[in-house]
Amino acid sequence: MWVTIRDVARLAGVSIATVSRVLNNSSYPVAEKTRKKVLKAAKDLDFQPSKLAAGLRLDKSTAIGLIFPSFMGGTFYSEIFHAIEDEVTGKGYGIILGSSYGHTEKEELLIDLLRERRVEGLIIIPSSHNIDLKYYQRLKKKIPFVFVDRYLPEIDADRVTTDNVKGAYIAVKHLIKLGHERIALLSGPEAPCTSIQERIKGYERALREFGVGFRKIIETEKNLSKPKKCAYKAMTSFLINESGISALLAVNDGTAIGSLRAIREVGLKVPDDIAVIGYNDDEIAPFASVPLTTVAQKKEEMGKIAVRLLLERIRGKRETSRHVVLEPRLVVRASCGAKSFSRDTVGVLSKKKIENYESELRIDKQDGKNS
Amino acid sequence: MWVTIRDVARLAGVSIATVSRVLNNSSYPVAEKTRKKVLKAAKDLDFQPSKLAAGLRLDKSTAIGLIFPSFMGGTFYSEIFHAIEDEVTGKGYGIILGSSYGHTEKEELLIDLLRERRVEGLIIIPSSHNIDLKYYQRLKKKIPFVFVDRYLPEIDADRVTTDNVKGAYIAVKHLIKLGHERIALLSGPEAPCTSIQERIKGYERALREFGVGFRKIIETEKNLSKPKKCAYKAMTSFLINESGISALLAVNDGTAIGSLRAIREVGLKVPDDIAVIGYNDDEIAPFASVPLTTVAQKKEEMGKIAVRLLLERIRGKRETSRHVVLEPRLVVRASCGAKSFSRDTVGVLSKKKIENYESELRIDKQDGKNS
DNA sequence: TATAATATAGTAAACGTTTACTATAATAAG
DNA sequence: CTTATTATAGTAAACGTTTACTATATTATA
Repeated sequence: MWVTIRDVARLAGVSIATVSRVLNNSSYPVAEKTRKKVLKAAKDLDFQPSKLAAGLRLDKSTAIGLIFPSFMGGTFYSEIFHAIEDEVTGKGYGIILGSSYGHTEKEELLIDLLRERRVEGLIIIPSSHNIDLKYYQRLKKKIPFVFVDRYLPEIDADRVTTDNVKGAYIAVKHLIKLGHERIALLSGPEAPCTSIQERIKGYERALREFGVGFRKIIETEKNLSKPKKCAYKAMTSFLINESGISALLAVNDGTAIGSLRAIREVGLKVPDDIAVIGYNDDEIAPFASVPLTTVAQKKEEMGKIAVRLLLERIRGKRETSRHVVLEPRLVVRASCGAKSFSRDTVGVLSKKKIENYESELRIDKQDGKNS
Repeated sequence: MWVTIRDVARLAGVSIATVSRVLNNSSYPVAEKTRKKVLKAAKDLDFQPSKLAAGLRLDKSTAIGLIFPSFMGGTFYSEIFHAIEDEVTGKGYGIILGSSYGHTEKEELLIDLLRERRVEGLIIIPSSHNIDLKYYQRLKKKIPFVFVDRYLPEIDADRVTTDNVKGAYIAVKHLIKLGHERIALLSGPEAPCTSIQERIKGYERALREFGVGFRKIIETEKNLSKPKKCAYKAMTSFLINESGISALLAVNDGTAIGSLRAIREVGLKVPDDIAVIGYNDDEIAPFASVPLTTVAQKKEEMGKIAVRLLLERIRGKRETSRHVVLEPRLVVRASCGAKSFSRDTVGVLSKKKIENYESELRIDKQDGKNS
């Protein structure tokens, strides 16, 4: 069925060892004439070396596994994914992908399947619903992995996150400075993972520090594939039954956009009646019905750093866990009382290169009792 | 490093053949007592059989490859992806993913990499920029693949698409019935693939059939990762320099949403001054600044059918090419002159099950000179 | 000229499975 | 009791690579 190294060897009139050496340009000396013959034969036969066989022999699949909740909640995960994909394919690795939909069981199932495929490591955006910590403790001993965006505090592993306490804090502080005192937080369709919990913490810290007494968390239905709709429904019901707020921090931009519509439909204006801030700076943010003020995350960096941390682990260069925490940034647009909406805030998230990311980031080193 | 079948055999006190037979629950008879011992040993050791080794032996990787342009252009590709993922993991296959970003060279590179991993088949949303037909002609002889959403007309292969001529036609017809005569088409950030070309054809056909003389195609910059921004810029410039239209058909919802903002910013109202129709019925459509009338595609069906067609091919059940063409559906919301916006049009795309999809779909059978 | 060193290429084992084939014990049939 | 049949389990080859080891021809050295 497939062309093998043996076919190439036959056509080139050499041994399979020689073919292998040429094709992997091994340091082993091969006469130039022979090399040429082999290369030609391989090309003529359109030879595709089997990564299955090579992987088996070398105990290396040159593939990594990705566990994502879903690509439906805006472009946040998509951007991270693309950053990972870019970084990884540049290094010769393949990506085997699975979506957990936030279900722990599916997540574990997927990880097991990926391990059967002998991925060399995993990049995981973990579920947070009903986690089996023992599973992860065992996993830790078997394969390198990196958490992205959120993590399991009990599991000592590499991770890349944004400082979400700070993110929510600066957003709420901004609202307070604008004079708001009745600020609600709209939670999204995801189970309360660390990144959300931290945002809630940041929200509460700002309220506390500025002596604001009002506190309200609006919960939405947990449906990962319809985040906007869930937020819309929850917000509509809130506005009809309780309301009395002048500002809203949504836990992500999709949720914010759902709320925007609810607010509009009950006849209120953003930002005059209710100021709204989102989270993530999704591609959609500047194009919402009212351009959305939002807390930007460095999505591209997240992805790239995740890959680097993982490859360091795979290559066995490091035993201690690294926690990379990226800085959030408030991107102000019309949805929260900026005096006027300036056009140049469209898509301003800077793509600063991250060659020496260590120097510019806050990094906690921790002892990782490895195994 | 990894637990092997040999370790299990040793612990259970049986031969590796027996272990293999138990674990694959082969039809070969194994004494119940032995089976139990093996199962226990495998469990105790947390044995993960290597798909690399099994794949090598059986010449089957139980993985398929996916080539997508990008996940940034709204939820359209994401929804298809999730449908594929669902269908495929249910059948024990893994997904190896690559994003082409619409670049032919990257696409070919990715496909080669996937072939090295011995994926059993490919689901491809092909680039359309500078295609090397010879590449695909050769590919056809080497591995089964299915086109989704768009295709290469010169390549005789399975495909699942929406009837895009009809989709654009019904949208434009709708506009014309509402009294519009100056209808422009806003092209998106993708190179003109078949699905876009067909929409243009549908647009033109409707104009022709209803005797509308005006015709205008607004081109945008081709940047896959910023579709809304590109549309926004193109539309702004159009409105400032030419304008004179009363309706717009955008080639997808992201593009439509970009245009919505442009229209708003030049001081015009949707739908009163300009009616807008999008395409795809993305999750965002009901939540646009003006809820978006849009041509819905059966994304979930597309993904599921693609998988089925591919598996049929992989299993060698069919030699002729199948072209499955799904029906588009106009979802009317506020953005184009519906008298009033009815709330129950939120997310109405029905998820009708597709057990017997053959009966309800239009299917062209063609001779596929296979090989 | 004999011998050591070098350049180049081939042989064969190993990676972890699956399975055709073989082997043995237990049971059935004659 | 012998022989055929069946149930059960083991042996070993094969899948396509990589690479340690071995082999040969060539060149350098003594």
